[in-house]
Amino acid sequence: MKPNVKKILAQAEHICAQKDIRLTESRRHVLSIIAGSSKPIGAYDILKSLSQKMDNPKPPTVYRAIEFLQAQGFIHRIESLNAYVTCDAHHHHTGSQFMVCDDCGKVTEAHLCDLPTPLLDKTKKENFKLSSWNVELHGLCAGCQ
Amino acid sequence: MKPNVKKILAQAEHICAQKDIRLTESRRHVLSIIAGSSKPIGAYDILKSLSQKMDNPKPPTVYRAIEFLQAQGFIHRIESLNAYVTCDAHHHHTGSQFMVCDDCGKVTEAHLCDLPTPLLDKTKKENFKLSSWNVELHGLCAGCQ
DNA sequence: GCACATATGTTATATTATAACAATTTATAT
DNA sequence: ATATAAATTGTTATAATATAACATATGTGC
Ligand SMILES: [Zn+2]
Ligand SMILES: [Zn+2]
Ligand SMILES: [Zn+2]
Ligand SMILES: [Zn+2]
Repeated sequence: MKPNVKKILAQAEHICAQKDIRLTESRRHVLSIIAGSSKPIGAYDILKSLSQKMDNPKPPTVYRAIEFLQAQGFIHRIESLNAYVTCDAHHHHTGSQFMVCDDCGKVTEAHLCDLPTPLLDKTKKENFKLSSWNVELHGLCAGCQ
Repeated sequence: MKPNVKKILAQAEHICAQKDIRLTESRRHVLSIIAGSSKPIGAYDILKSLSQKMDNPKPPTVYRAIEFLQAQGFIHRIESLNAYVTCDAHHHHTGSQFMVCDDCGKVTEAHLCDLPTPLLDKTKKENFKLSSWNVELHGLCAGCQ
C-alpha cells in the first residue's frame, strides 16, 4: 500500500473515532481504493477493485460507501467524470474546486475556503442562500501541454 | 409557444445562418423543448416531449441534438443534475456558472466572463492551461427560503 | 436479553449515455 | 445534371451509472 493511502486511512480512522462514527470494512476498502488511484475512479472500477478484497460485492455496497465517505468529506465526486477522488484539503469544506486534465485525466484539487467575490456577489444579488459549491476547471495539466 | 422560446429560437436561427450551419428540425425541436422548460430538463424527458413532435424518436436523436446545441453554446449541461438549460448570456462563453435551488430545482445562470482571480491564480501556480470551466452553486433560491 | 438504530446482503430495475452501421439528405465539384 | 463527398438521421442494441425495495445482520444503550 502506498504511504499516501496509509496516511489518508489513518486520518479517516482518527476523524471517525473522534466523531464516533464507524469506518467499517467496506468503507475503509472503498476509501483505500479511491486513495490508491492516481486518477479519479468510477464506481464500477471501484467495484471491480473491491471484488479482490471482498466476496462478490454489488453496486449498492460501493454506492453506500461513497455516500458515507462524501458525507464525511473524505472524498469528492468529479461531476464531469462521474468519478471520485480523495480530499486534499486538511479541513472539512462545502466548496470544491478541481483542475481536470482533459488529456491524461489527472485531477488536482485547488481548494479555496471561500467562494470568490464575483460569484458571491451574484448570490447576494439573487438573494440565493448558498449551501455548497463545486468548480471544475478543464484544460491541460503542466505535463500534457 | 412562450415568447421567450420564440426569441431563443430566433436568435439561434440567426446565429446558425451567420455561421452557415444547420439548425435542423430535430435540433430546433430539442432547443425549443429545453427553452420551454422552467427547470433544467433531462435527456429522457426531452425525448418524451420530442415524441409529441416527431414520430417515435430515439435517444441518439436527442443526444445528437444536445451535442450540437452545446457546441454552439445555445445550451448548457448542469452536471450535478444530468440536465440541460438554455444559455442566458448574450455571447458565446467557455465558462459556465449556475445557482441551483435544491428545493424547487430552478437554475439561474450567473455568467462571469472571466475566471475569478483566486481560481486563476491556482491555475497559474500549477501551470494549468485552462480551456473551459463550470461552477455550480447549490442552495436555496429566494422563493424557497 | 430486548428494543432500537445502523449497516449490510441481495435481487431487481431505473436512469443516463454511446457504439455501430445503414439509409438519407445536403453540399460540392466536375 | 451527375457523380462524389460530407453531414445528418434512423435504427438496433448495449454500455455505463445509479437507486429501489426488502431481507438480514450487527452494533448500542438500557
Ligand atoms: Zn477537498
Ligand atoms: Zn495531464
Ligand atoms: Zn451561458
Ligand atoms: Zn427554489
